[in-house]
Amino acid sequence: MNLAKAYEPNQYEPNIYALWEQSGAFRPSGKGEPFSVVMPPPNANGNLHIGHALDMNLKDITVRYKRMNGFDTVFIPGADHAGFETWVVYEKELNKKGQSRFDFSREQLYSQVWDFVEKARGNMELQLRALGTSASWEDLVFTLDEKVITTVYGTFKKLWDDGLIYRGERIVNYSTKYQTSYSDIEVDHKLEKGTLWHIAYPLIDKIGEIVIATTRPETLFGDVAVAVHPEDERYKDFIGSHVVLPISGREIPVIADEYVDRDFGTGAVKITPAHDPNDFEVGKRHNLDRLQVIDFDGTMINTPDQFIGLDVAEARKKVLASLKAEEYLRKEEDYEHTVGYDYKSGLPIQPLIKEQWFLKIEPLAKRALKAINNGELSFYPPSKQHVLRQYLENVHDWNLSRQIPWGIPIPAFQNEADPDDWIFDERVDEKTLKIDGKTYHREEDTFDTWFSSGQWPFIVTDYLDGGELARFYPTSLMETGTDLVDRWIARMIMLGLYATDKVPFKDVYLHGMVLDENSQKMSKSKGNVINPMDSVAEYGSDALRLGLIASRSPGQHQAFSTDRIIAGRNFCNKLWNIARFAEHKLGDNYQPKTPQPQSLADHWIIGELDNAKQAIDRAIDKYRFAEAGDSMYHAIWDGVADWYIEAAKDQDNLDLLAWVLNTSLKLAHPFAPFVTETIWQTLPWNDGLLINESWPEVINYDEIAAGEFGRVQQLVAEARFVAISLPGNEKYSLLYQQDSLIEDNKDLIQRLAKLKSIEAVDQARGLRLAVSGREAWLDVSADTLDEHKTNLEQRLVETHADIKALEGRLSNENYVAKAPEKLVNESREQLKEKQALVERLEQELAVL
RNA sequence: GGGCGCUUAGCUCAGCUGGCUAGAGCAUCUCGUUUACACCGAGAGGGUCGGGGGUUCGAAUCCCUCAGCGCCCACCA
Repeated sequence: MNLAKAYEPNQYEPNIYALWEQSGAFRPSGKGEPFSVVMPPPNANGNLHIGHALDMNLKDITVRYKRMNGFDTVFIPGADHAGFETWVVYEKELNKKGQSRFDFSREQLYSQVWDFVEKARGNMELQLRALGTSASWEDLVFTLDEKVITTVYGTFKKLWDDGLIYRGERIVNYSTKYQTSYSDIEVDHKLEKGTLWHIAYPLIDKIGEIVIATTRPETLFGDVAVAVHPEDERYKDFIGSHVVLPISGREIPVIADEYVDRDFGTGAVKITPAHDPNDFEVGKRHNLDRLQVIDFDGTMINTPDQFIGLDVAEARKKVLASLKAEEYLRKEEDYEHTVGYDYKSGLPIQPLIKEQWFLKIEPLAKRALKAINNGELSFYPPSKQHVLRQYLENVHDWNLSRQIPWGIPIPAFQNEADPDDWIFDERVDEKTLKIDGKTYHREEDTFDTWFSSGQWPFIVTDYLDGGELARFYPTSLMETGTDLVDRWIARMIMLGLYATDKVPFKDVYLHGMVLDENSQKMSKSKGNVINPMDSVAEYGSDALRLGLIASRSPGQHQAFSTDRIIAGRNFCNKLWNIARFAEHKLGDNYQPKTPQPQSLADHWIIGELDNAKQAIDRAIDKYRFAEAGDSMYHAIWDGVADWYIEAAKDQDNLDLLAWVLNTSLKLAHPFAPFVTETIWQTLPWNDGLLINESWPEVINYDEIAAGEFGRVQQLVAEARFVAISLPGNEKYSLLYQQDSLIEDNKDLIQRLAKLKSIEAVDQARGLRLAVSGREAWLDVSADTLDEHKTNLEQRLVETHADIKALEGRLSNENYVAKAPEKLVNESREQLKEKQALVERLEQELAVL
């Protein structure tokens, strides 16, 4: 088999993936301890972004590693209908055609969006394949699959029966653009410079006026009271009297409520229950009307004629103009405050009153907190546990309803004759139900996507039904972005515990965001988005994987680095060329036998690979992907390529060479699956697939022999260093006296140190390689020798300094007494070595 | 208003529960066309680990403090 000179990923990757997939390698083996990872379902109609690539890579490394380690492994893929996200995209399409959602029935819209998503869905799955994701495709779950809906309804019913579901008029975060409510976490709060307007409300039954302060003058038409603090001396006498609303002329009472902060603004506040959450609460306490003056489409209603139909911003301008004209405006001051924005459209969120379905979250949150406090989950990084705990301690009831047709319908029906009579019923395809002579109308709202996503781990494993994958629940690892701690992780824990009595996963790994090369957040509007598929096309899937995980720690945002991707590509090429060398050396007819170490290099490389394996094991165990990758990278590049391949050129231990190659491929496989499998497939002596191989077993080796090879390396390094620091580019001969290490490794040393020759001599001459500790000399002329003198002197000075430091440490009684014995002994050893070195250097200098 | 994180070589970042001359990739400089690889090899330079204080035999690592940067959460008009 002849391999091309350089690895061309695109020639092999698709075929290799198909080979894996067709072989059934991604399916759980049914043998061994279960290990499961659930894919955070990517948006079915979208493209993967670079964050997905990182996400999938980290999971896939773990999954491949566990698979090779004999676990019964499953990586369950998903696709998300992404209710709101998809809806936004789809509605844009509708708008392009001059249509709107209101032109269609729910059923029509739903089926249209379904088709829309169906078309786009394959794309996302192809991209996941290009990333090398070893997911069990047969087990893929779409978030609108029957089993998802069944489970979600089951959970909703249970919550309903437990009295945790209620319907209520609340102030909700309303997107007037998309005409749906949001949950709290879908609202972006931005601090901005605004104005606090002081407006006079004249008293009716007394002389004078009360000046209120507001940031939203346009809502004054919805005012139903002015509130002051009950103990505020300035206003005490006015409580119970009335003021007249400017412009509208309506009369409203002055009330007292502790909620008012006497020190803020004027100490008097207008109460608008329909458009402010605090006012809503005040209104409830004082039994006030709720007067809606902003409609769900964001325009003014129930105002004097000249304002009706204006949008909020225009209305504000006109109201202020009127107030000014009629001399009600007392003061304008700059004021910095937070304003809620629609995270999708960037438009302000309107707090509006709407009937919604709510979930009483407290009991669920308490249970989740208990599980966290009991240490039932481990977090990577641990600090995120604190973030989650804080969220759970302050969480508000969850608004489950969304006013978008694309989603899981809320299975509830309302009695026509009694609006407060709601029943649970799963027949959501019926518009009306007749039960016991009563007529019920279907709820038109759908569930918040996160309500179903929050149940993902036990849905996809069919845990409640005891399905085939039920043994994989609770899942082993939940790996996702730090931005999803609240909206997803928290909810999975709460709903998982509620529905299954178990935490849904044991380990939570959170990765940070992948920023652009300038450490800026990637966004479409900035135009700095990096498409992972472009990277795959240019550098290969493995290169992207290696580059993405390199030097990346959990929970930490980090810039994307093309340099690292290139380094990854180069590594793949390095592996490729190691294989080329091995195949050339072994030939097509090589038949493997049990590998036995013979040379020093053989022993040494076994030890190196063993160390690397252990380092990878330790790192993966703690999800330190970057460290694991680094250990693998250096063992193969520095150990195998730079030293062992060189040594192998002078020897013919073919069985061990084949073993080194196979072991390298295994160790690298989780980090670079495509290239390793590609190579594996070209090796005539290997059967089957690398993906199914077990994690390498290291063979026995002699540590002393391995250490001897270390000395050869030291000698080579010394000879290289000395030779390069000498004037000219001459090649020198190495002379030595009775040194079997040199004698036995002559060829290797000569080639690696670029020596003219190596000769045994009786009488030494030339430049002694003092540092290496061997009786060896470079055969240089007297002139050259002289040039080298300062170099030696410099070393002597440095070595003396080292000795001084070591002596200082060892003469410290506390150090000797308190530091671990091993450490103290090491220091003593070092001191001896350094002292010996000084002797050699001095001898050498004396000769010069 | 709370909380979290960051500040280590020119750049981007590792450095776990404190312990050898603080590492990597890229960049820079020198040398090298050795029959696996120039997507290469051999070497070199480069860091008072943000400032200050403390604990300790020993701190980049733990504690306090100051400074700068970033993020998340939060219904004060």
